[in-house]
Amino acid sequence: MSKSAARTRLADAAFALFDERGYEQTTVEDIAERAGVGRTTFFRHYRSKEDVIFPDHDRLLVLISDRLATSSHSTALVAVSDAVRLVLLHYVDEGDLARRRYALTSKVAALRDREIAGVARYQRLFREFISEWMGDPTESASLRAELMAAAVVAAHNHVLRRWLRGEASDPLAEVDEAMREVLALFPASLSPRETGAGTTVVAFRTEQDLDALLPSLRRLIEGGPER
Amino acid sequence: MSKSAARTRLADAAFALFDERGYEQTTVEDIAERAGVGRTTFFRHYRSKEDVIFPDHDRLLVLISDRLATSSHSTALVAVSDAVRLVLLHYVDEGDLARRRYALTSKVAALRDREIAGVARYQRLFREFISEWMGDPTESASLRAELMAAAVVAAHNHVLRRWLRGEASDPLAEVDEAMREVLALFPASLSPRETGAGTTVVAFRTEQDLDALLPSLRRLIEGGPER
DNA sequence: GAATCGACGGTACTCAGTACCATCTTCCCA
DNA sequence: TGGGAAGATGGTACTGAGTACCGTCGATTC
Repeated sequence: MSKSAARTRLADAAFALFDERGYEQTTVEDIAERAGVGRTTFFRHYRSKEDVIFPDHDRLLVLISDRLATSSHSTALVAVSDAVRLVLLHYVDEGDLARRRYALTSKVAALRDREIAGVARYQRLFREFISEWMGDPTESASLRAELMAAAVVAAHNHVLRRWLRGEASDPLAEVDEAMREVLALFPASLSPRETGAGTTVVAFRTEQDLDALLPSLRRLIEGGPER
Repeated sequence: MSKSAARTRLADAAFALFDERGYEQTTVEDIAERAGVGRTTFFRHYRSKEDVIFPDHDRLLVLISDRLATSSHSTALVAVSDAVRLVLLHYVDEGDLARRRYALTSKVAALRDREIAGVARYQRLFREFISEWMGDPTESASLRAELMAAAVVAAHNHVLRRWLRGEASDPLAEVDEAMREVLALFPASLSPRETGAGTTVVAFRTEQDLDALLPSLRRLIEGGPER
């Protein structure tokens, strides 16, 4: 497994030293020394100095990817929400470790950039998934997929940062609410299959009063499926 | 100005060598040598090896910041659209240079990360501006600001990448259209000041038919300003 | 008991980025 | 006209991340 004794000792030593002296002021040799291993061993367990802070980034990516893959067309949006929950849950489970990482990324520009680059990869996954789900090669659909992916990731980050700052007592409930808000932004993204019988009122504003536009509304409804 | 002869020679040499050997296979010393200057001089003109590819990133940031600053409350959204146009226009003006940069960022992971980090800074500017513009300390408003900023930047990137790939003949028109689409996602973000007299129909779906829900609609309208 | 395999430590190297210093040019003023 | 100040330059030396390679030690296996 990925649970070597040296590996965890290295991570502990790294975070401790980063707290004491700061990230830039700590060399890889310092970390290895405190962990009681050689410098070479550090790079055997972590690809880089930054990697010791973001160890299971790749694992999260496959986690998302797997969750998205196990979904049918009709459950696509559920899968998206679920994947977001998965990621958030992972950080919440990390607990204090995630908060220490947040403290570091808030101070050190290089680490913030690294964090952002990771998030961009999540966003790419979501974008590709949503785009494929829409199944519409149109340029407009492509843009909508991009917007939706950006919104999904932004919502996740928003809630995650609130929790990291200690402002969210129930992050899971908050992320559910945030995802509802995100999905509400994209009403027309629901494919016709999801649209059952009844009345769909589109959003618009007009100078006319209700009675004046009633005929138009009726025409739209009676017009049936097309448009 | 920032137009030193050595500076442009360095940039030319860098791009040429990156094309010939690839980014990682080119050392700063190689670049300096081909430009006919010392290695030290390179670092006087560019803070890092990556900087030679993203030279006026900071300048773009102040460009956005300035454009956003010169706006009143009622013209805030215009300022946002305008700032986005400004950035896009900058890249379009770069022409071939921007496309060569795109080719590099597509191949080299480190450069892609750097690019993304820069975009994140734009997004931060927009988020703070929009948040302040909303003037609502609510958690929900904070999320909406975040979503809107993410959407704005995503729309810009979408059009920019299309242009970089040669898929957009009129990127300015496309970005205007994309921004319209983005702003259309956030109807309720319009402050009451922007909302004149007339009828506002909210979006919802129901199993009832139009006649059944007409009373509710009337009640909402006659209820007046309060909810 | 010997061979094998994997984890480890050490050495040496490349290269980005920083610090410092000496030089050279240019321009300005006495 | 000469001298000096300021700025740009080039060179040297250093730190530190990351890579390559090799020899060693220990456990497992045949």
